[in-house]
Amino acid sequence: MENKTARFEKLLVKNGLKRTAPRLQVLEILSGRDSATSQPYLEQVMGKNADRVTLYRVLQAFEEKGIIHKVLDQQGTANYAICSDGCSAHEHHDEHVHFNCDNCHKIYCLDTVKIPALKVPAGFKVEHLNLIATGLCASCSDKVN
Amino acid sequence: MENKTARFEKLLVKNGLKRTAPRLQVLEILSGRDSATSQPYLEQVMGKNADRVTLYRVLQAFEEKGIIHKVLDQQGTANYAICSDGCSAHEHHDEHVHFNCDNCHKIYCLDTVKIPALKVPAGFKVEHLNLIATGLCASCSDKVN
DNA sequence: TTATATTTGCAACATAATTGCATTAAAATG
DNA sequence: CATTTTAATGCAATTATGTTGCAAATATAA
Repeated sequence: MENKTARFEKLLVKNGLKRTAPRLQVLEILSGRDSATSQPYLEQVMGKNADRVTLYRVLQAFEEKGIIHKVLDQQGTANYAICSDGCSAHEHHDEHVHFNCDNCHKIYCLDTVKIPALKVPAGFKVEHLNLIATGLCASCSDKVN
Repeated sequence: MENKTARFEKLLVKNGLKRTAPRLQVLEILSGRDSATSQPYLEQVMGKNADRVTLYRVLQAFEEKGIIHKVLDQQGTANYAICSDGCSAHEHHDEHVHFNCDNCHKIYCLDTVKIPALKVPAGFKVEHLNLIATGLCASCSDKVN
């Protein structure tokens, strides 16, 4: 925990990715937030440090390697969060619930809340589940009251 | 059930919408399908009968009135399905599971499968739930075997 | 230090979505 | 039934979003 950057560098190397500025910056930004981060927000924060195309490619590479996972919010916008340790490139365990706050629009990964098993009609074969709850997050419902 | 068009016309009037060709055509198309219909597909089927902008506006109006509901698939593309009777403009009961087939990419509204109640961390207030399952639909898993 | 392989940034392109406005069409009115 | 009012459509222009090819730059391996 002492040197965050060193940790990120190791993470990149472990996944066969070169240690480049834009990649490190994306990891910095994502790790500094308590909720998933939208692509547009990332773009804005990165500013002129990286081209828009580079950001797309960084995010895509990270997702393929299982470093981050993508959540679409209710508007269909991509949001990204750093994966917890259980994730790996091909078997990606992100089947926890995501919470999309109607007020601040943050997306929280509720890692502790798992998606309950589901009984589907005969013939259907479920591979993955994706549950997004919307409403007010803890912080926003505080403010309202 | 005898006159589908008459039924659609009544539906429009009931919601304060004028009975126009593009609107009726959208209802026709949606009602003739067993799964939710993607915006691009609708656009293609409507062809030159309606401008793309009109389609956007028709869909938006229908959604606001609770005539149809929107489901985003795993790519973030909007898909639309006619609401069951329980739906109304402001309290929209579409909290059934949607199934996105990885093979044929259809989206099924599994009206019979309800989303189980969820235990979320303290402070979070859930308003709506949105569960998308991916995998193989009944028809596609038949073909594979 | 040099060679190599990857990654980046730019430019061009493609696609998707939104807005303003003039025209057209539907329903309300007398 | 003619006319007025209101809503909806289509077009053009604009903006946003995502993709591709390629030359230049940079990180790592040799």
